[in-house]
Amino acid sequence: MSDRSGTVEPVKPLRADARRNRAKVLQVAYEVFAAEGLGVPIDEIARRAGVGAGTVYRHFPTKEALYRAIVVDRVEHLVATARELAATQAPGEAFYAFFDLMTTEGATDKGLADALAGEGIDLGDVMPEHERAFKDALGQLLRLAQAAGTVRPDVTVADVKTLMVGCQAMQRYGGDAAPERVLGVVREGLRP
Amino acid sequence: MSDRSGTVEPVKPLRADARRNRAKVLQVAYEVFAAEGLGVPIDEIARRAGVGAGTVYRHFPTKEALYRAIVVDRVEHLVATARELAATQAPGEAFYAFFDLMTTEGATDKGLADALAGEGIDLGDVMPEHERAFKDALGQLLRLAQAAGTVRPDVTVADVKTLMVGCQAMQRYGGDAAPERVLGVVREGLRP
DNA sequence: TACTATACGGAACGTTCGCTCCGGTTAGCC
DNA sequence: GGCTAACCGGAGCGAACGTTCCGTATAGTA
Repeated sequence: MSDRSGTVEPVKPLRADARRNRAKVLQVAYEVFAAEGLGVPIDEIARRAGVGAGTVYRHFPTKEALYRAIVVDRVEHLVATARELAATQAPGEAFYAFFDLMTTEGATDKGLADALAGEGIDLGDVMPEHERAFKDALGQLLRLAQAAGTVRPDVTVADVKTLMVGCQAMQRYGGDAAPERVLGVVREGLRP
Repeated sequence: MSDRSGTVEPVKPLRADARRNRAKVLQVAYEVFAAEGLGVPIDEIARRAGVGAGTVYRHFPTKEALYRAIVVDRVEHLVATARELAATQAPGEAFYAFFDLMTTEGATDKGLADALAGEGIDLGDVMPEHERAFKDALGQLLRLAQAAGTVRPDVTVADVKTLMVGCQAMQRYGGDAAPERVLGVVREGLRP
């Protein structure tokens, strides 16, 4: 329960080809599920990844296990990015850089999130400790920005997360709206 | 192509029990799909509506036809509400009343929209003329509000629609964020 | 190079689900 | 009340999909 992936197995190191295949499947599944929904068959994922169905099931014993692995992978990536921004950029800028990144590049993640939500799967309790890590990283960015005076002091981490989710939806289903103007409204609202 | 439901059939008037069953199925399907996703079997919808599967398929020849009918039904309801508000309330207030209604009560619709989006179904081109009717009604509210000076003049109908979609997502997946504060940010950004 | 544990591919199985079909029932009308 | 067309329920069919199994291939090692 204490290792990074949330599983307990004693981590036998994978063979080189196995590691390659696992990563390929994870990436392909992420893209396909986000773009076309969770209805895509495992056989199809396997085909596009250039492996057999058995290989997919060896790495991810169930289709839901594959969903989870994808989400965990994405969240870890986002947390790493947030930490890097916090360490690299000026406090006032790091927050908005992450905000922009989440709302633009994150539209693909939104596709996956919608697919999961549409299936009745709640992200929050699929991976509680990763949720916490994300909130911690975001909280750090937020606190720095509030201390620097670039974000109004009364908003909480939960508020910001919620706003980002909303902005992702705007980006993804925006239609012919002007993204700058729409996002501008929200960002303006966050200033003190 | 010119009748309200978007189908061409020469409108034979339904028998009383048929009309009852159709309405019941539509309502049950709306609630169930929005709450549990599109994966729920037709047999289950039929069971909860208290009819046989054959009855569902007589009214909606395909599962996708059922999706469409639900969406059309909802949009017609929203358009009617928008028109009523425009005729009833003060111009400056009608817009925000509709905005609130869409972002709070509309969370259920968001569940359905997510399910459809998660399945790769684009609402925009499922029902183009209803999309247009919605935009017209919303446009009327917006124009009145802008003329009354309660909404900044540079936002378009598409912008507002996008913002509402985002706010619905915030409501639905807000977690422990404070709804008033989060929505307040967006509404504040809409003021001149 | 030879040996073995590990991983691979894809055929096959059981289940689920969309959809059809038909014998029975009921609403609308005289 | 009796007649007919419209409608109903639910068993059953075929296809699709998640998952398993096993004979074959290959990475790692001496």
